Amino acid sequence: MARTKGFDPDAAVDAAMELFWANGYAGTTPQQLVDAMGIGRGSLYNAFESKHALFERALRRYHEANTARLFDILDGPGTARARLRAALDMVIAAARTDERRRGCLMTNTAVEFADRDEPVSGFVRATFDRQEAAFRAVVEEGQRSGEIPADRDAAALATFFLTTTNGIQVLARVDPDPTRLAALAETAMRAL
Amino acid sequence: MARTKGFDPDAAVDAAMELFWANGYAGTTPQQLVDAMGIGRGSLYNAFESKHALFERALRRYHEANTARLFDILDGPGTARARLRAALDMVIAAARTDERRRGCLMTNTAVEFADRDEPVSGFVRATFDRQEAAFRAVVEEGQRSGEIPADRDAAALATFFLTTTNGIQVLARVDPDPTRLAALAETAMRAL
DNA sequence: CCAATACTGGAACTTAAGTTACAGAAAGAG
DNA sequence: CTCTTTCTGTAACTTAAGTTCCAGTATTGG
Repeated sequence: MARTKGFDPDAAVDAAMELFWANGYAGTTPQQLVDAMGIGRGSLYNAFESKHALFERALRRYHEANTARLFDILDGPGTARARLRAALDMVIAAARTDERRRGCLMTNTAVEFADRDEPVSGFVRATFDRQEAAFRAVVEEGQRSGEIPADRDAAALATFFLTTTNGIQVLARVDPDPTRLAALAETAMRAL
Repeated sequence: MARTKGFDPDAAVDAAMELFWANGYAGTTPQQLVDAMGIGRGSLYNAFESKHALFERALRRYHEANTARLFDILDGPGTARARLRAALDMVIAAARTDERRRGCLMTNTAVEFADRDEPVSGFVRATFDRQEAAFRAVVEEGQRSGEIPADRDAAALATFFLTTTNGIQVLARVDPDPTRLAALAETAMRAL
């Protein structure tokens, strides 16, 4: 009935995501996108509405592929403390092995867009809120099980974990060799 | 001998700084700069080499005017713990009252430039290093005075404070009303 | 007051970003 | 096979970013 696409849209979005991740939204040009995605300009705008729409898809894709890992750990098995620690370790390990210094697309987008694009920053905010909620759930679980003192402010601890992970991503972006992050998880866990 | 400038270069840099702070480097156009600085394009490029050179000046200006406040607190009077706490409180208060969601130019620049401009990211990295060193000096002072247990890893704590402040700035950029930051200082201080 | 110098606003230029248009190719329904 | 539809690459378009040019203007040392 009609010609089929000659490329895999998902793979193309992945390639776009990689570019946005490393260079930011404004720092990525249609030319770069076309080159990295291996398609023509026509296909680009035919399959995806615009650069902005593509970015939103890339952001969602990032959320599924990368941010999800945090939820997997937090909502997974193990003691509350072990999970919180594992979450920090995961973020730190990713930052330390990211030789391209991409940091985290969510964090990068939060900083780049701020209040200048409600759909985008709204999505980032929602993601942060969910992360915070996940941290909080684990903290409260730890308090019920006695792993974490009951008089701690669970909400504050959740915010604390959220800011810590975001802070790590900032450092990952400027530090060519963020070895200093190694001992950070240990330190942050003491706030519990 | 020659005509004098019809505007105050420092005030102009301040205006430019404000724009870069809120919108980022790529997100700021010569037109916006000219409008905000209240000068013509000719004067812009006559007084400052280029948009990039202007940005570097704005960044240094920011460093003097804003980042310096952190050093003032950390290198100032008071017990070690009180100074660390005051530093966090200052950053949090600034984030909470920043209704324009500018966050921190240093943090924003770290994320926007990453490894794509060595002079700029080098400056940011140097600033972060100095901040970390300042935090560390206070921590070690606290350890000598007995305020902070001697077996704590001072370097890790310094990195911890650095990432915490950067994480706060990220949140300040997306959250219209970062009330949740209020209880954060209390929590972070427990890591000591 | 004159000359020399450096400022000023605005026009003009170059390049590219982001998008659209289009002619042609290919794939499936029938 | 053919018709319809959607894909594809490329050319072309519009807008503006970033910069340069320039004719004119103001300041100051002498």
